[in-house]
Amino acid sequence: MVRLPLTPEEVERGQRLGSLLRLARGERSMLETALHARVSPETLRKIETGRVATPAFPTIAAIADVLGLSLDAVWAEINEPSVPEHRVA
Amino acid sequence: MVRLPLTPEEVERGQRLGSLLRLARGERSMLETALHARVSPETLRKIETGRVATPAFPTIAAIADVLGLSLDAVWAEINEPSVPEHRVA
DNA sequence: TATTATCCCGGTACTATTATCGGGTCATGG
DNA sequence: CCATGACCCGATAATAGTACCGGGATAATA
Repeated sequence: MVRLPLTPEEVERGQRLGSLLRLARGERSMLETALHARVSPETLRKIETGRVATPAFPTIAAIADVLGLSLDAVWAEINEPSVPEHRVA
Repeated sequence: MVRLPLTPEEVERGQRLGSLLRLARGERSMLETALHARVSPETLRKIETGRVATPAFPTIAAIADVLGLSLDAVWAEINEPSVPEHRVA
């Protein structure tokens, strides 16, 4: 085996990551945010929509930087299925 | 153009990332650390030796988790050419 | 010598990400 | 109606990451 396909868990985690980033972006436009983070607007959109499950570390770090997010907090959150403000149990 | 090649800056940052992780691993063996982080030992070795410049976010996050490193600190450090304990100016 | 453990390397395989292009939708406003 | 802005989508292109394989180097130990 080489380069195992993405697992469903990885895909779901990628979707949570995307939702988190989009939420944090708030009012700012994709274009502005992407240019600021020095990534392509298309790349940002794909990440936000969850179509990229395991983006590169520098990519996420740059975006988190622009959005003022802590990478540790991001990592912790996307590994928890539920959102803090929306805990079920 | 599509999927621009890695810039020299990215390569150097990747090498700093690798050095940082290897330093943080300390006495622990690669095998143990890799298994704990749920990544292939080959992948960990490539990252530590700087042969993978822009690893996936989950990969680095998992390794940093095992090593007890803060992702924010890691990101900040590898963007600074000099190492804290070795600051020149 | 032989064995074990740790790490390194090149080659190979195959998927994933990054990025551009062209087009599409929807809402707002002139 | 037309234009603009913001976002989304599929197709496409090319590089990069993840992973397995076989082999090799070194050091410590028996």
